[in-house]
Amino acid sequence: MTESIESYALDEQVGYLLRLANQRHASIFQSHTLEGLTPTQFAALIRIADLGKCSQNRLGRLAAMDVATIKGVVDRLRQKGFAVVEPDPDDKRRTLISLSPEGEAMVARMKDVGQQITNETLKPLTAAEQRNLVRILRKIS
Amino acid sequence: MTESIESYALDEQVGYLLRLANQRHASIFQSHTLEGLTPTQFAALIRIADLGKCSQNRLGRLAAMDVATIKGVVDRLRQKGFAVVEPDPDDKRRTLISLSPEGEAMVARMKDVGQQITNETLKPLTAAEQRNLVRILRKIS
DNA sequence: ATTCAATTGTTTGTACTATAATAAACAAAG
DNA sequence: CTTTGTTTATTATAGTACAAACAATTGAAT
Repeated sequence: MTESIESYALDEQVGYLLRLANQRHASIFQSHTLEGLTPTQFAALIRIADLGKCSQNRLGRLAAMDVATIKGVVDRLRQKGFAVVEPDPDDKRRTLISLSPEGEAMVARMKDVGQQITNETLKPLTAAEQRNLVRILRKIS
Repeated sequence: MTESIESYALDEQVGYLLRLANQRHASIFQSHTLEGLTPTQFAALIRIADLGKCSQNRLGRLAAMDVATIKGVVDRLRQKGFAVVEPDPDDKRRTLISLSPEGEAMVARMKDVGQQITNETLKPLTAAEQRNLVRILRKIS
């Protein structure tokens, strides 16, 4: 035993496993999603629906995306016709984001799909494990 | 009750929580890592150390990265001087990847750091929850 | 042995997410 | 009013990933 750690079991490290779990979820998401919406775009869309019109930065904070990421996400949502952008008349720094009618419709359709995606992702687990996973993930997020 | 789903709790969806958990882990990783190694690069490095010399594709499969990703990762490991690349004399399609002496040294140093990173990521959890999380993640990965 | 189809390995183009650095607008003292 | 600090948004750059294209190998049927 000369080394401080003989073996490092990559397959049991939480970081590695989180990456794998994310990969699997992303793949399931992609197979169900509408119009190529990504998990991140979907999250942003849901937040805009909940918040109503709000600034880009505020949206990013509440959707857990940094300023550069939320900008790209909003750009793509705008390109797809789901989000509308306008300058804030009261604050020239701000860009106000809101949903277009197509965006509203998309949110309504995607909520069902989102539930399916969650169910399929959790399918290998028992009901107790599903609740446990969500509870534990909330503790480390 | 006119809509099929009144509210969709984004903050309880496993996909969203997995993204947050990953963000937190990545941030912890970055604050401890040596020479800017990313979690993905570290995973690849560990796999090369375990496997010894092997083809790029095989490495990618065993590190859970698709062909394009593993190529980029290997390129960066090579740039940093941790990995060595050579053509396979027996199969002209293949590129053989192995660790440089610097790569070996890095793996040895990073195994300790990796353990610290895992510990810090799991810190908000009880010991039972930590075991549970790893067990459940392995089931959905 | 030879040919041709299927498989395997790698690379390139494109898209998405993220960090760091910068610039512009605002707010709150002094 | 001006200085100082904060908030907002953008740009440059890096990393990860999917899809398509291309190259080399294998194997099965002549």
